[in-house]
Amino acid sequence: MKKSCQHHHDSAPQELSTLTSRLRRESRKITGPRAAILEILRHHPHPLTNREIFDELPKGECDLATIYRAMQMLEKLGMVKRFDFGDGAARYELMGEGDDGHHHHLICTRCDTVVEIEECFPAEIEQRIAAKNNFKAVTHRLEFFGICPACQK
Amino acid sequence: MKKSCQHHHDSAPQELSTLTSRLRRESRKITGPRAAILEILRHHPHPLTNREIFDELPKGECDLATIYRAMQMLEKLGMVKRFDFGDGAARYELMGEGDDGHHHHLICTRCDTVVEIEECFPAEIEQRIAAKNNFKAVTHRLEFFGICPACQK
DNA sequence: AAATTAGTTGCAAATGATTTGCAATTGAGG
DNA sequence: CCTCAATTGCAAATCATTTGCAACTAATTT
Repeated sequence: MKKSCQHHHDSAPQELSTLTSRLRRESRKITGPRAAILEILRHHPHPLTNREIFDELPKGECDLATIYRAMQMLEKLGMVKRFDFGDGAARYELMGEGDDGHHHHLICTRCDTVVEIEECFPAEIEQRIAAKNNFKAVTHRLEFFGICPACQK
Repeated sequence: MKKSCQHHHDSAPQELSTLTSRLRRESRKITGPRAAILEILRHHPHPLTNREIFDELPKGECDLATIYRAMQMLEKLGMVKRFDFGDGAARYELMGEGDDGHHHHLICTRCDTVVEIEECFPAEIEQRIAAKNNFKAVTHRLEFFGICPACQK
């Protein structure tokens, strides 16, 4: 039995048409590879690496380099958010239009299960850190690691 | 004028002899390359990439692969802590013997200046996250990013 | 102090993630 | 259906990191 995620990703994913019109708006073409990539992302609640996306795609559907280029573009347009779980591979998650996609994950260090976390680093403390060091536009990158219930047995 | 760091790294670095005896204790050899690497680390308050260590070393002093192997070993012995600033290169910082080295950084996204942060993610919230998801041994990886005072001008 | 040996090193080749040059292809708009 | 800029596949290039292996050396033994 798979543990489900009780956050925003449980809700229906964005319509593909919503995504494509967003691309069109930026004068980007809706190509086969891109539609296929967006479909994969739409149906995955958790961040995927480029290789994972590649492996989900029917073989020959799209080149790995095309995926890398697509993800870069989508990130620049703010349509996906990039995450780093510290294992040397970038991961991407689709995000809603208004949403800034800021959230964190709890990752099992044994089986790589990923759970979305709603908690975030307290804003007041972050502001204090920014003020104390005279930094502007401070944000953070935060991920949690531990052993999931299944791996504890 | 360089902003100084007001935390534990301002204090005198560990003696080299302390470090080498720690290696000996683990039946590891004190070699030229290792002593040189430890010297570099001793004199740097902030995390260094393997390449940065390599570049600090007099040319020919030590092979890059040797540095990679040394850092892996030092990390396994708990003598250095590995950090990830999300730019695809691991960084290492020397840590005190008892110390678990857990702390965070504030990094300028324009000039890469690094400041050590004493604040940490609130333990109670982390415990709540662990409990809510039935995870054990939960820790976190956290780094802050922003624009430093110098780069704001 | 010389012999012994396990731990180390340099070098080159192998990996793995990501990027890039380029010629051929193809959406989108007219 | 034509035109053209955007996009793609493929191969080669980069970058960080790892690994095989024979030569080397610090630490221990004799």
